Amino acid sequence: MTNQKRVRKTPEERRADVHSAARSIALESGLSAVTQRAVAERVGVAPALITHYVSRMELLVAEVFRDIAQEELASVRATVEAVEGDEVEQVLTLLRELIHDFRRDVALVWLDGWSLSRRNDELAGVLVEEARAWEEFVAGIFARGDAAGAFSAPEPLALARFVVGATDGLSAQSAVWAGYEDETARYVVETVAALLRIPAGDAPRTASY
Amino acid sequence: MTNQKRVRKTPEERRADVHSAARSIALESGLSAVTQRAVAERVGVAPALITHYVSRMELLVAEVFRDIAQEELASVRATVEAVEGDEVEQVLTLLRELIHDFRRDVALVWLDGWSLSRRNDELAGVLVEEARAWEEFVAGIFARGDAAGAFSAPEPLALARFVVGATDGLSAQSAVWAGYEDETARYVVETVAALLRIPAGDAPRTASY
DNA sequence: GACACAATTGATCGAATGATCAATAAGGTG
DNA sequence: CACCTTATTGATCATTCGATCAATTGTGTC
Repeated sequence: MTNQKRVRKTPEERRADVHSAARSIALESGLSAVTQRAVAERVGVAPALITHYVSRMELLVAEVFRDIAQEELASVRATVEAVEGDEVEQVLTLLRELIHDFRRDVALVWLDGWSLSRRNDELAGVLVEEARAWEEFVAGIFARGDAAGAFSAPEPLALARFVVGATDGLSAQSAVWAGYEDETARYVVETVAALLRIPAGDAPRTASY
Repeated sequence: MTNQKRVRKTPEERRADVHSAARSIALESGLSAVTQRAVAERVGVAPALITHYVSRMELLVAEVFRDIAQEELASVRATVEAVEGDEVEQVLTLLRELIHDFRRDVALVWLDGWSLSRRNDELAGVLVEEARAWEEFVAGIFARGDAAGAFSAPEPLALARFVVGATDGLSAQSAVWAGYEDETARYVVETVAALLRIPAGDAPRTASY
């Protein structure tokens, strides 16, 4: 990086470079590692260029968090919605995604987000938005399954908050140290199945986790 | 604080002052606010005196976290163990403590701890120790209740990890924004009661939450 | 191929952090 | 009440952070 030939890109390209670099830094080393100089170095560019495009670093951090959170939600949403018709199977797919291993880096980003949001107002706002989006997505699944009679979810939003909050805690836990992942996954499925009063006929499916 | 008369205390007293100030700063403004100058100002002393007693600030942060975590665990332990004989009631008391409102500041400290532990090895070590202590405490309650036949907990440690992880996530959630606390508390009790197969005769008690 | 626009850089500032050390003075001891 | 140990301080340094701005230079355009 010491003496690169200076290349000139369009603002759109450069902006994309900056966001991409910031995103990967956040996933690798945490949100607090998304610093002007770190991003500049990864892009291969002078530090001043970063603030030239971003105005305030706090905003970049908030946007990076939004990118990561939305990308994750979109991915889980796509996976879940690919399961059509069978609402019970949709819930099981959702739970599998929620506690899956590869959520590790994302879970750490959420952890950083919670912690940093106390000192970064924009981040705090984005965090609330994204958490709400997650809750509404999960609540929608519950509400549709309830309407279809596949299970019972009279309070879909409250239950969604419970499931999201609890699984967040569990992924954060397993992101930091390993052990008991299988038992935890089993408890999650068993718990949610009971809360949804999933009929006994579907028990074999839930028991397979 | 500009021009206090210089007072000279014994190392033990001063050390206690420093720890106490650092503890209250952590509870009020987070672990990352526990800085050399902030602690010095609260104690009413020159910044140099802090490092004179602590050697490295990272260590002070780790010790403060340990203090707070141990104090909280001791408090909950005392409350739970005050309920003698009735194991079901012990579990209900535990759950009430785990999701109680005043855990808010402590929950934020845990959040900071998780986030900071990536860059502070001592803190990471303390964090793991304290989390293990929590899990063992909860597992002990489950194991004793199982042995007494009050409920069924064949995997007390795995279940303890599940309960602690999930309630951590839920307190973190409610520490950042409000809403649905009552429903959440109800779901927690309902969930754990089902997982422990608490006999139907105790349902009225669990339903009151 | 020269020119002008603007993307990019180097230099530099101010604030906040942890850390060190010689100098100072508080207060117990004789 | 003087003295001596050592708790305490003031000054200072090295880092790291975000931010600013005049100077530079790449590149599309004419």
